[in-house]
Amino acid sequence: MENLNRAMKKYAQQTRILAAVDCIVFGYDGEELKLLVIQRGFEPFKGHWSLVGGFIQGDESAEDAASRVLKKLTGLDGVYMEQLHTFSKPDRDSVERTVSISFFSLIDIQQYKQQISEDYHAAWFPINQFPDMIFDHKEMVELAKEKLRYKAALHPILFELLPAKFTIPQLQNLYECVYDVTFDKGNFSRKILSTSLLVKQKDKDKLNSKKGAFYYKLDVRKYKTNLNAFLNFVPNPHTLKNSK
Amino acid sequence: MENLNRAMKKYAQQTRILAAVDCIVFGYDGEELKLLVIQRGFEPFKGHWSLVGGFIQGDESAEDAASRVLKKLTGLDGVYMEQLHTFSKPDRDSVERTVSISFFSLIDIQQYKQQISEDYHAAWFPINQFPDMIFDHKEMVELAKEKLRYKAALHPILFELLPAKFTIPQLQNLYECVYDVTFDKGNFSRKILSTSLLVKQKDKDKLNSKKGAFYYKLDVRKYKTNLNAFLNFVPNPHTLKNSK
DNA sequence: GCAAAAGTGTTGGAGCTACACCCATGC
DNA sequence: GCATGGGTGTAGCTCCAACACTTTTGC
Repeated sequence: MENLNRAMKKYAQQTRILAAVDCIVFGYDGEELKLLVIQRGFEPFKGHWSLVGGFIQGDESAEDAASRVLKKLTGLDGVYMEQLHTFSKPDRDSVERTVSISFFSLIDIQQYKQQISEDYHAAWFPINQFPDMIFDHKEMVELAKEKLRYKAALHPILFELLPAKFTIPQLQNLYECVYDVTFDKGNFSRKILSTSLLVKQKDKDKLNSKKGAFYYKLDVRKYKTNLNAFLNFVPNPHTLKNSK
Repeated sequence: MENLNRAMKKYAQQTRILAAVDCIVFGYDGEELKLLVIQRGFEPFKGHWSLVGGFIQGDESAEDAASRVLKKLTGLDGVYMEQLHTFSKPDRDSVERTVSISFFSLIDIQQYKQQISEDYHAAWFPINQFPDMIFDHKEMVELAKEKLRYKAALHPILFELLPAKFTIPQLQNLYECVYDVTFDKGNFSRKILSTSLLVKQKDKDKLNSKKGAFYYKLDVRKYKTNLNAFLNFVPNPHTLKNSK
């Protein structure tokens, strides 16, 4: 009992701190890779740009909180989301000591843009030209960009940025945006199709070319079981001739 | 001012929670991969097995806290450490709501074992036969094992588990432990040496064979700049004949 | 000398880059 | 019919798994 009391005192002495979540939301509109940021509508730092975030409530995990915050902003359930890193420097939040658990998400801008609430003053910025943001949010974005490139080189996650039906040239353009390189179209197509993750559709996209490119859909079953399979989409840069 | 007050009230309403760190410490003794666990010497859960952990103090980041805790236990500075994942389910800690930021570390057991404080009742367990632990520590270990395999397949981090001078066959045995496979010695040696990360020494290790194997040391400069270079030590399992 | 482990040589095949070429279509 | 982008064919190269072989030593 004596011991238990001492232990409880030790617990009691610890500082409790605020726990937040911040989401780095990447989107693709068929043209370029973008980042979703909001303009804070409340004090402190009203009017400043910020990542989508919020505090963890008593009955939810960080993952729950991130989903809740993202749903509130975009109206979306089931968005691709992954824990990125926890930021915990004592002075990272100038209002009060706060630990932030960051997440990154991937969404198709076309599909969802009308649902994004106006109240949040949300805006999409090109991934290389986003505004200054509060606290360490810029650092979060840079880390998320790195992680996205790293992960997408090994796992087929970029499909999350595309509509359900897409063409190989569209997919190629997305990869080229993410890695800022150009690929040989023939080799790219073969490499992607060799994964057997795509199912060819009967119809073609005729908007982007005269000949038209066949649509493909993800084989969702295979996709889910292969998320952890190594791929090798991005060769070592020094073996490439056609880097941008 | 009105707005600012409202904002401050919003901050004030949030729950502050305990923030802990837990370290998954992997070690290698030349024979097999092991996990460092401690037996709690205090209530609550006195006598139960647990990962090395502690609470984040007011003036330190999670990284600082993990280093501090690790140093207190092992006497070591500068141990390889990397943030793993943040565990935050509301009920994960049965004493009080606590968020835990987990880290994984790699150390050479031979080099450091005498320094590990007896007070903590620390013990090394084979990586596949560790005892039941409190809270979600088992889940943490499983995730760390996965991450170790994943990361070591692409980056030269396993050197952190070896002494400064080691032989290629020793390194091979380590890789075979981590991945539970066997490699062809000739191919393994060529692959490792092709990275140019190793510097051949003049002396040999004669304990493990009659002929003796040359010692090598890490080229520390190259190692540091190449940590992020992709390697490819572990081929796709289905292309291998000699899986265990 | 011979057993045992370190280390080298070599071969065949898989996969991939680069590039030439063919295809389908709108204008 | 010709420009445009989608898609196929293929030569040559690099890499690498497999395994035969040589080297070095202790007993």
